[in-house]
Amino acid sequence: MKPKIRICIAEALNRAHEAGALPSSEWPPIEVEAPKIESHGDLSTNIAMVMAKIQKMAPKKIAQILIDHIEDRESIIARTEIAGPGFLNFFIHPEAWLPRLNEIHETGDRYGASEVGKGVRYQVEYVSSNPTGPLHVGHGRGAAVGDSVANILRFCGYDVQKEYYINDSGRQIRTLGLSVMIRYKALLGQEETFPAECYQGDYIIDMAEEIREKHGDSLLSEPEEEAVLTCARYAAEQILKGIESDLADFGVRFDRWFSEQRLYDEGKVEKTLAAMKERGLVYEKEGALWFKTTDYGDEKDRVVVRGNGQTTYFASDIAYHIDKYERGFDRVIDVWGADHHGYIPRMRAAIEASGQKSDEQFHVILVQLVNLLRGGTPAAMSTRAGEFVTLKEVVDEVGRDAARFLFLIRHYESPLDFDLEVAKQQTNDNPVYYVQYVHARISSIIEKGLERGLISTIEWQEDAVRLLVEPEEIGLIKLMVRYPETVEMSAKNLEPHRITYFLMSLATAFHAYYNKHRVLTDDAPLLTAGRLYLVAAVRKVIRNGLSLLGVSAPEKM
RNA sequence: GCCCCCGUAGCUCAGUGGAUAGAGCAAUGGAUUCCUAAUCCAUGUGCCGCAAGUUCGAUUCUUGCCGGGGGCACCA
Repeated sequence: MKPKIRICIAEALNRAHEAGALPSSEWPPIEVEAPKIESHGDLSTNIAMVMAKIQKMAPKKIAQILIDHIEDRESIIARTEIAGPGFLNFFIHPEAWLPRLNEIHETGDRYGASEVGKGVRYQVEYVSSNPTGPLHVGHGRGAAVGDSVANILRFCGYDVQKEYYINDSGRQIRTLGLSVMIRYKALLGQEETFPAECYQGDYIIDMAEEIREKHGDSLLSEPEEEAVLTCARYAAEQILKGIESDLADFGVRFDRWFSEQRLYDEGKVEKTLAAMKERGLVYEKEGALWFKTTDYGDEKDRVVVRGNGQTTYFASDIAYHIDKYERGFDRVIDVWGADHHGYIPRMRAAIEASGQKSDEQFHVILVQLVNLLRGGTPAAMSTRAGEFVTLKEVVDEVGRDAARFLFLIRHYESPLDFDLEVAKQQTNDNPVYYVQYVHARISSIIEKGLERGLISTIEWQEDAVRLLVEPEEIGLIKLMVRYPETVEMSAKNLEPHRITYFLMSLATAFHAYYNKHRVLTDDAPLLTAGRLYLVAAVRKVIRNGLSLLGVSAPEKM
């Protein structure tokens, strides 16, 4: 509908100019939007105000000239008005919305999909938690956001890869090995003090036990470093398996798991550093190798190789990101926790230095913290190592759908209160069920309609659909017509919560309709067929939106 | 001190230059012999943190200030 009006306006502009009514043939992009207030019409444009200066005319006069030159070939416009400081409002014939229903049915799962991203390769990297412990709730939010953003981009025609970067190298992994080793020794009677920097969780002890079962006490006779390495490898592998399975239970599946260790094994980190040296991007100071990130806007230079010869994580991160672009991705999205924001300038510097346009080709989504609550009071989230609520616990308690939906209910830059009690509630308070309930309700109505033999198939019937005249019915269609642009905005801004909000408002509109009007009526078969066609469309849009969020659409609840 | 995010109704938050700023929760009262009450309807609340600037027009963009959170290692 919006494009049709836009074309009408464009044509009117041309016609008016040719007729000499408008002096200038220059005009800004024509913006058409749905006003917030119903009395302002179905669609509105500010073009008259925006053009006032160029045309050297009063906005209201321009608006009138436009109205005089509009040709409504399809007869979709019921009336127009000039309002406020110069808005041009369009009121659409209610029946002009009806063909949109057909479009929704025809496109179905692809309704709202587009080709705007065609030919552009995106990589979305998210979660990427170190395999040193299980995922916690914060990772869950990052997973939901990253996964949904990737889904939405894919839906908009982008070629998208979902990737998890495994930090399976470096100091943290060694610390992990050491933690397990110490627990292992303790199991064999060699008590040692457990260092504060080691991982405290019980899962470390469990793995030490597994190693003891597997290796007996043989590790004690091995050289310390080798034994620690064995522990580290085993532990990291087990933890990673756990992470993978927790994510699978959460509905998140990656296209690729990328190992940091492999970057080292394949010499890519070394190669990157050599190239940087050659290009004079780095210098030595106090025994360490520094990358001149300040040349690219960072506030201080950063170490890539420490005095002891070890590379920093930054070094491998640079190699990793270069590798991403070498793999042919046009744009790279990293989903990070908000506490990593200080890392952005140096990463941007590295990307800029490697020849990419970091502002266009690199985007970081900083996801804010999750405040885990239980009945309004903070649920155990001690910062003490080893005490945290895991993603698995949350998913087991409230379910995957509720967790995913609620993680996507806020803008990712807004801190999120996640109340376990609310998430479990099967009431109005819980927006997940509110939306899913629409799907279940409609499924039930359709099933009943088929059972009673009121319809045999759901299909476009001109005379049936024409009976959809209630304001709530036209309102539902108008709302659904806005879904594609919601998806588009969601993709453009990388903001999944727009879908969430859309679904909630569509659900509200449907529930209200349902309570006011009956879909199935035995004595009005044609009206029943029309209404079934309408609600079936609603069901498709709900299912479509939920799938972008990674939430299921149940037939029964 | 520097950097990032936030500041909108009692609470939690939508609203990326438009008209009279919205929703949920909480509160009160109502609705179901009938397609799923996990639902709906009614009742009201605002110095959009403050102040300048840009603009025909600012909750939205810029700058400064105030308040809250987070980050500022040869840590990850």
